[in-house]
Amino acid sequence: MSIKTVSRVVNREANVRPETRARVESAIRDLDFEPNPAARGLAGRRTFSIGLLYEIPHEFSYIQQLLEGVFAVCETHGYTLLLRPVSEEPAAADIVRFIAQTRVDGVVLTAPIGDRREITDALRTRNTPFVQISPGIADARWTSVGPDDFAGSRALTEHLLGLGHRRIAFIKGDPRHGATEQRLSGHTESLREHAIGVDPALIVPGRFDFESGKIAAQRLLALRERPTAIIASNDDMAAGVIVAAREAGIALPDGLSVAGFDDSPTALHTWPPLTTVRQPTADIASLAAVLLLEWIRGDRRSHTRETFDCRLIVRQSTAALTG
Amino acid sequence: MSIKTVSRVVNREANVRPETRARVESAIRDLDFEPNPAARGLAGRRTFSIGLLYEIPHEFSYIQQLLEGVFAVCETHGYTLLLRPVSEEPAAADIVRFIAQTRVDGVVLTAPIGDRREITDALRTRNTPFVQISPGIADARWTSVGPDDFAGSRALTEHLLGLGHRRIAFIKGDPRHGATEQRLSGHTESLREHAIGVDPALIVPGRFDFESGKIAAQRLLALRERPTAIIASNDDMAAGVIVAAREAGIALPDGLSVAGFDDSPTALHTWPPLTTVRQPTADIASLAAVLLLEWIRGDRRSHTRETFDCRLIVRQSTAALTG
DNA sequence: TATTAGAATGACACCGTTGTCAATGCACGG
DNA sequence: CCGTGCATTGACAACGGTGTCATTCTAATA
Repeated sequence: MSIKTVSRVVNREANVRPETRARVESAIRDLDFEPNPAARGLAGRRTFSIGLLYEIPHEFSYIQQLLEGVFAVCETHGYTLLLRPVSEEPAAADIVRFIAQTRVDGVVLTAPIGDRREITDALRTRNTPFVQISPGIADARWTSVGPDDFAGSRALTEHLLGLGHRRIAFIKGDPRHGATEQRLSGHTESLREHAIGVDPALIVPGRFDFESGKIAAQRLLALRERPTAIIASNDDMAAGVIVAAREAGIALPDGLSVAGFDDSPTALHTWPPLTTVRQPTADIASLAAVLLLEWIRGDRRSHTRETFDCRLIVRQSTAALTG
Repeated sequence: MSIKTVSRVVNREANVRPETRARVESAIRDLDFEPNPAARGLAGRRTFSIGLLYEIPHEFSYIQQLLEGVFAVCETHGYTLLLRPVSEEPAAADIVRFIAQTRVDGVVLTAPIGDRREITDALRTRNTPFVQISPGIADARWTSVGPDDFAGSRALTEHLLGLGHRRIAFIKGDPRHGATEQRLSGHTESLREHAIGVDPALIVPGRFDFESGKIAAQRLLALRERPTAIIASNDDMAAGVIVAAREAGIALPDGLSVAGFDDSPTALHTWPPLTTVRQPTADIASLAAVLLLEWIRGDRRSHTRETFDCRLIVRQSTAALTG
């Protein structure tokens, strides 16, 4: 029984007699044998590990779900996951260095990292497999997976219009995220379909965090003609809107409807609980990981852009327009 | 210039002439040389990586902060961090397998994993370095780092007593966490110091999550003699208390004072924002990582139990008792 | 100046796998 | 029964560093 045969069994290679395979497997179990990843990596020029890059600060419940999805796939395929928080707007060189140091076989780029041309160029030059999560504009030269932000956002606006709202404000997200523009377009498109003019004063910037949502809401609530509903581009900002409304003494949801996006835990922790749009983050991450591994193993030779549907979740933070 | 000399420079070994060192370093820079971790690991029988084990589900903002602290230390010391979510009450064998598979040089055990005797025994048997974060009872046979939950909790109760509250309810955390008992003792100790009897009806179980806090609060608010203040053992549960109070139509904070623990982001996202106790989670994690690395490198031969002070953060969710 | 301890460097085996290629086994057709 | 071709297995050299020990320098000491 040569070492090489054990290697074949461990790597599920073909051309091993079933009986031999069984014998090796039972020996592996008896001896609690675990192949040494360092030796495998050294000899095979791969590490069986992938990296998950994300910008800090970031709504962490989102990262947690991504982690969950990617981790599950890694586990079933025997890969190790390296989490890599990077600073905001990391230099391409930082990312290249991370890959050079850890020798990961590939990386998952979370938004907005994968939207930076210099970064995708650097990875492509180095020939490092990667997939992009929630891309701005999908590029056919690499694989990306994301939610249908446009449709999700449109459904949300549709919901508010159905409740009778006409002055609907919109708080945008971090402009560096592709989702930001898509969510905005979904909103304006819906308004357009209903022949409602887009009032520029009702579209204000945000950065996806609680504080920016609160500030944006304060600004909106100070308008002479106040909106009757506010859509925030994510739940954290919506929580900020709620606090701003409370501070202004506005009753919710009767005095103001508020909606978020993502269906993060926050959505249930506010009062009233948030109407929001759920994106299947863990599923998105799992598929991204699967596609990345296929690419790494050479089982796949063409790129794709996968999109997941979102789902409107109606809770008590939105109500029919009164008066 | 032999390979071995480069190795010495990379590993900062002694007995290399400064001039030689400089020459090697400049060559390393010129060539963008990055030592191959697999080869280093194979030859040196170590991986320069550590694992961070945590139970899922878990308040993620807490893990995020731990991650931040451990990661920073890893980065400055050239170590890689492997995140390892494990199921609730993982078997010791699962953890041993993780270590056997990844060959991490050591692990950080977050509460309540490190309180399980079978797990610490398994690690000690295998001779795997580890540190425990937020231990229940500190054991001198290994290193642990945590906040002073007892004092923090006492300060919180002190604060409420100072506001005139006498019927103060307490929602306990997950019984498997050491912090749970310590926070409770801090509370009862404070009551005792003020010669206030501990009403068993005012001490109810929880599990550290939003939902359990909400349920506990519903139970407390249904009491004939309702508490005037509720302390939740963490912020997520406090957020649940707030929602339960709102559903019951109770005005906050005048009708009920609410306090949390941890000063997580949630504490600022509720309305009113939560009075809470801040524990320096990232600092705790950093120190844990530092101590672990010292142990791994053999720079340390005795164990220690390090405790960090907590700080009372007073916000608007607690108010003087009226009427 | 010769001696010598310790500093600085290098030679070489080895870490535990995988890739390559050769050797062997086996089933089947002629 | 032998030759042929594929399935199966093994031998052996990498992979890129580190540990060990031998060798060469260097400078202080006698």
